[in-house]
Amino acid sequence: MKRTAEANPTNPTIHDVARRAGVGAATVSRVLNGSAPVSEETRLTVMKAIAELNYSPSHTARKFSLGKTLIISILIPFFTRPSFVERLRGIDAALAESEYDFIVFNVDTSQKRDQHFVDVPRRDRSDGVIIISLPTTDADVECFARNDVPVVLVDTQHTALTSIAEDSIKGGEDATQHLIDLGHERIAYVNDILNDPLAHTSNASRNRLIGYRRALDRAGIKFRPEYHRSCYQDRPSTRVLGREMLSAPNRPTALFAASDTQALGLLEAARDLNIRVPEELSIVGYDDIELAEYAGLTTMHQALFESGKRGAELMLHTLEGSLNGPVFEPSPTHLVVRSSTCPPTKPRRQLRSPIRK
Amino acid sequence: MKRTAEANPTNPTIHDVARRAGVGAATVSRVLNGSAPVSEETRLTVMKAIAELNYSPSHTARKFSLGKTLIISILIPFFTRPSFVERLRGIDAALAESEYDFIVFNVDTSQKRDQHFVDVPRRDRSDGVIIISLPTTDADVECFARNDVPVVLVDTQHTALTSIAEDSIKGGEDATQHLIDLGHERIAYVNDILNDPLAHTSNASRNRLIGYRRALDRAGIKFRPEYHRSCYQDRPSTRVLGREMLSAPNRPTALFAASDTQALGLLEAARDLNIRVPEELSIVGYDDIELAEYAGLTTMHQALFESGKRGAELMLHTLEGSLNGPVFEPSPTHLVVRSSTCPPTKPRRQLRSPIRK
DNA sequence: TAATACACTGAAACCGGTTTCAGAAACCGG
DNA sequence: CCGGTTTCTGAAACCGGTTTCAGTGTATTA
Repeated sequence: MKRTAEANPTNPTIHDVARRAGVGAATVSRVLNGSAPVSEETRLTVMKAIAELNYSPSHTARKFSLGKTLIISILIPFFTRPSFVERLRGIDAALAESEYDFIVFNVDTSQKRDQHFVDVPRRDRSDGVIIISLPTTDADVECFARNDVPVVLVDTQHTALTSIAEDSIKGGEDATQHLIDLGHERIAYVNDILNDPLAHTSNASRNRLIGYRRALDRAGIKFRPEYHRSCYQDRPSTRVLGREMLSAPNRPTALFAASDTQALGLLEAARDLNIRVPEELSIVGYDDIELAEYAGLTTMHQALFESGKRGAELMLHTLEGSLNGPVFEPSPTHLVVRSSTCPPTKPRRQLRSPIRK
Repeated sequence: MKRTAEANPTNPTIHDVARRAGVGAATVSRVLNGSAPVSEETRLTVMKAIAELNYSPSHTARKFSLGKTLIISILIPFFTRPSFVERLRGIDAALAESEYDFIVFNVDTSQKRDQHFVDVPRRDRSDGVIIISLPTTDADVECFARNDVPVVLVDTQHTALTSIAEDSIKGGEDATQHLIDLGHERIAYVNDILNDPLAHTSNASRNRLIGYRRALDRAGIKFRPEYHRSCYQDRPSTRVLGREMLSAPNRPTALFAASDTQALGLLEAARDLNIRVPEELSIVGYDDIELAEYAGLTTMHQALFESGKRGAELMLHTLEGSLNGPVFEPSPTHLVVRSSTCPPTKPRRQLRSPIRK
């Protein structure tokens, strides 16, 4: 508790430095920030005083004086998905060299959404807000404008805001095309409930559906409504749905799921029915979650780190004024082919193996 | 860009409110903070003025005036493990009701460690620091003390600092005891390189070894040095080690790994050698990562959310002065039994199945 | 009734930087 | 050598809150 005599009870201020160097506080500030010319001689004197006092300027006072917070807020659901961490890591990489820190706000319930979407985007809280994987409404946009706080969206879109998102249509198209290229024709698409207002994924799912249909169209394969199914986005629900789909007559030879979680549910359904993957059934997922690699799932991989990094970069550009209007940047995706897809076997091989148990 | 006439170009300040209410700024402050008695009549007048101006006090100015940052810094490696998010979520839960925000700093390289361990724990940056899963040296502790910034450790320990960590000794003991209870006697323990200074896990691994030996001792089972092996903490390395161990004469009937990652490597090794799990080989992991559930791995589960939450709570107590000296709190663990463990088969069943391919 | 305690209030100081402003000194071209 | 620019500098204003301090008026107590 007790300090030694020479230790200062409080940190030195810019005035202490100024006094010791025999200059004004303004000059010390100029030396620190290079905001105005200072003679070399004075500069050295000041530097010396700074070193002797082991002075470092107060973050808080500086922020206050500048009228900035030097903070960028991140609104993101704290989901256990690797995408969360990867995007954050990208943001960290982009912001590390800047003078901005970032604060992460957890938005994993609609209650927190309501709270954070009005609390966080205030000028006195942060200089900018990056919103990740959360749908943004017109009302939100208006609120942001009213507070005059710049916003960048990552993994969502809004025409009035700078956004970075994967091209879900193209992603859905590419995934489907992969199956078509392998020779599949009976390709089903499974996604989550499309009209759930709380599901942030439903918009992407809708777009993937568009891509799916586009790929079918181009290949001259007719879209069958019974091959497009929806259920809650968890493994057990999808497993049940999968069993139903795969037990029906004329079952598909390939399944495309709007998420890896659902793809894994389908994989389990196939296992339940003793349908071999990929020989009898190809499955493509979406997201490339950690489990996907373990399960050998062919899936669509997003550039997660890059999207976070790019989002933060766009925010920095906005803050320094070099970016004017809202911009949309697509973030790249690519298919990771693993062992859950292969060409379909001939129809005559479809004889059921003797039913067990 | 252009604002409507009645909209204020700048946010109203406490003085605007004071003027409108016909009181002093100090009174407005007192109304806002309840820091001193204010007559009900005055209070209502002030509240009315606040509402009319849609005033909200500047966070930055408040922090500056209070001489606090109202920020708690978190030092944590941005690993893709679920433990990362779960702990963060616990911290978020504890801090949500407080007036503190938290800033997360990524420490996933030794370079960043060096940087953040001296940069972040400064009074002008944050009021307190929570360090997660990162070993802390005496030099670090001295640095924290010099800056007079409170620190709480989660998932690590230091006698001079308040810490929350699982009891690794007990965890290792419980995991081993589970195998002993099942009837195993030839139980091996696999961990990462114990003397790697960068590995934050090696300390825990050492403690689990102590627990492992303690359980063996109590059961009267002699410790065999060849049953304690180390290798790098990744799946491929452990897989190689596992193959070696399982090919040796008198191979163990049960393996206890210091992490799930290593346990999964061992699982793969068993698969490579056509050794059935759990019939011919029981495997216990540690951490209960997401993959563990999928792989059906019996493993030791830590209360991740709770440890983060508790850590943040202890930090709050420290900041409000109700917690004095350093405290150590163990965080609870429990074994999750899945399908990778069962009683050992009789030795005569050890006949190898015909070697394939 | 006088002395004292208490509730309530506003002016002003304060936190520690940045920036404006005006002045001094040096430098320049004609 | 002189007017005009440029370079360098310190005093002071400023950012927007909180807190101290010195009061006022009212209630309580002796």
